[in-house]
Amino acid sequence: MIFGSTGKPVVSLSVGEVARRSGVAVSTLHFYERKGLISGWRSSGNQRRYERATLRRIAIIKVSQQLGISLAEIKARLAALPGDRTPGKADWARIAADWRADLDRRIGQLEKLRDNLDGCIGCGCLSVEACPLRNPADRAAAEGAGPRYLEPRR
Amino acid sequence: MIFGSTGKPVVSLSVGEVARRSGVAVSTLHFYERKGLISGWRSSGNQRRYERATLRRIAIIKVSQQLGISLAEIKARLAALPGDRTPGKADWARIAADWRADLDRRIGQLEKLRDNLDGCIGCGCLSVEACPLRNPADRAAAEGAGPRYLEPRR
DNA sequence: ATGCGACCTCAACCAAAGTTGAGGTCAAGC
DNA sequence: GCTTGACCTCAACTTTGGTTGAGGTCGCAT
Repeated sequence: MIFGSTGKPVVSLSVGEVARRSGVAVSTLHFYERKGLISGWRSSGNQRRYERATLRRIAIIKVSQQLGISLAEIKARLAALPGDRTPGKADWARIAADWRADLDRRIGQLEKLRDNLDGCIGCGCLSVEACPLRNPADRAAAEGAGPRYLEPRR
Repeated sequence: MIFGSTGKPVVSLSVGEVARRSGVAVSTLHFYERKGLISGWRSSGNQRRYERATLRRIAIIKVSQQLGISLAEIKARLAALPGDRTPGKADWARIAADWRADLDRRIGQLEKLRDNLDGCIGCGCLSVEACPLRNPADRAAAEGAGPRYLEPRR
């Protein structure tokens, strides 16, 4: 499968190769393909063939999952990538910016949590009324709507 | 339900009150109770009654979930708390230390990821071979077992 | 004493993210 | 030309963390 400079597939990877190289199970690749997260073409014998760029996509998927992003959301973001060619600098920068923002947000959340926690350890946190890690809705119930201490669910 | 200084229940909260004050649904409280994450007693008419300490437990559960800890794991950690009385300073310190470690670990992971990402943005990440965000298994396949860049799954 | 909202149980359902298995095909080495 | 391992499809199953609904009770205010 080598077509040269027309820009079409030069390397092709079988599903097993992709699985081995990406560290995900073959069944997972089938699943991702069904979900439209990755795509490829078929060999004459109906076997899956992928471009090398697919490895990158999978890496992106895995990292995104680590950030707690759902596959649906990841799919939406990947839509910005070419898919048919290896993502270029611009494609990459676009998606990386989103990622970076998620990372920063998430790290910020956790740091805030940590600071609160440290405060709590110091104070012994015996007072349900005063604890900054306390459930948001409780004060809200007692004092009306106000700032949330912890978001409901990420 | 006020028994005074024997140390037994002084305040009692209905499931609805707990729900309102903790911000979780009643169905979720039933669920948590079934799972053994929280407990209480029953009124003469078979209605759930909870201590105030339960609010604290729920806050802990919610915060732990934000860290990506499963309910099973949370349950195990909560086993260290009294349950029958409001957790004291020592109980609290014990569990907070675990939490803090998780937080640090998780923040560290994300920061490492961010640094790698920044490196990638700089380099344009056009080289599949060189990208530090690359899938771990691929190099492993090419070069034998080595350090992992990204853990398989948290 | 009656009505209303809050509560009860139990079973079924949901979504996400896969995994497992049955039954069948492909291709590469001997 | 046959065996073996990798591949195919499709359906069913799994786990986690709940939600929804049916059918029935509690308890408080009027």
